[in-house]
Amino acid sequence: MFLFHLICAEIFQEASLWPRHLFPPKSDVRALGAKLNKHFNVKPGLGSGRSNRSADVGNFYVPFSFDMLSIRGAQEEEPPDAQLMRLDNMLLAEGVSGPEKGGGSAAAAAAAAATGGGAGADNSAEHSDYRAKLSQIRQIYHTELEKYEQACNEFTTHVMNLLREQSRTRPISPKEIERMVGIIHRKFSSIQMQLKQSTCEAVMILRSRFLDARRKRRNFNKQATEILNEYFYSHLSNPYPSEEAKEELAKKCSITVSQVSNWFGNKRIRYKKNIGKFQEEANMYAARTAVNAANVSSHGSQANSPSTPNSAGSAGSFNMSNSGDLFMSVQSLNGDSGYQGAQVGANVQSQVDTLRHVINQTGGYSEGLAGTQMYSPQGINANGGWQDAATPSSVTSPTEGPGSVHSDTSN
DNA sequence: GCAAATGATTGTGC
DNA sequence: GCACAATCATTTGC
Repeated sequence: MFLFHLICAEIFQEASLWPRHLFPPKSDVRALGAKLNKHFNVKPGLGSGRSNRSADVGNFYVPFSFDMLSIRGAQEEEPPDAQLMRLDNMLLAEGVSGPEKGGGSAAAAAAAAATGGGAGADNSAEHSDYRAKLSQIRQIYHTELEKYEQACNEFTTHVMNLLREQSRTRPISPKEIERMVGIIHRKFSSIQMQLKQSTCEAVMILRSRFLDARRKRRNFNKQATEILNEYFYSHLSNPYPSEEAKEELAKKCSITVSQVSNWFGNKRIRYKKNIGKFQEEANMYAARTAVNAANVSSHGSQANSPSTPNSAGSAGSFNMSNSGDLFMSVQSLNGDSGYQGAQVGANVQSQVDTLRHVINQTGGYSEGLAGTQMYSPQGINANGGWQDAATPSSVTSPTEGPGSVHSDTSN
């Protein structure tokens, strides 16, 4: 029996010796629980209340609840055969067990879906990386499986020999031999199950790398950033684009609506946290907007009607002029409203002068400038929130017409 | 190599 | 469901 324990200990140890490099850092897989559970139709209610959370399990980092795979849990709830069948099915579906099929159809589909199918070369590069890693897992799995099967056979033979030797000194019934063999096989099959479970975990964690969008983060191109910034700074009093505006921005920037939302979320919070740092950027975009406004004024009579720039109907032209917020920026630059973070240098002051000049050229805007007195600097009120944000539909910018639409109104 | 910038995610509150 | 705040992971600039 000592030998048995020795072998078992060794086998168990080996079972936990999966190469760590196949596993992402713990933090990487934190978010994957829900996604993967969803993928495998695992209901969130399974197991404990925190079953969706990640956890350390022995030497492994398990990114989400493996209630559906858990040997301990499963043995109590359902026969091991069913559990083993599930594991087998999963490994088959992922292309780990069964015939090799170029990374596994399901896995390949997952990789394709995860990479968005957008970037061609990038996609295939990631795809091949995924396949290579999956192949590595597959190889390790088969090697280990073979090793365990061999160990099982060797150990069974060894025990049989021992029993045969013992049969010289005491009578041993065939039933006893059968029982011993059964025990050995059960033990080894549970080890096999652990191996399969570990393999499933490895595959899913590998897959998680492709499902985690953060790993594929790409900075937006300069043009997209410019467009977003232009909108942000020209709507500084209420930088909450409507759904229509978001869609328009997304289209213009070749990004998704949710990316636009993310961008504005990040921008708002980062701007608010460090207004001073963004002041220069704000000035630059204000100046640009002013120039655009001047261009518009020189090309059409609409320059005299500052009541429409922020309306949803003009979403297509948001990157042009927005006089309302521009006024606010100018006012901030002048320090009229005691803007705390604005340390306006001489160059900025000259910009202000230019802006004033430009604005005067657009005609009839001096009233609007006076009208911006109701805004706190840069649109942020004393509570740290955007003044307009709370009551967007009822509060109308002095330069905005009644038709103005903000995202908040859609709520 | 490091710090800053940046896009994405998560948890929380409304 | 949205916004905010905190945080993570990656990219970028030095």
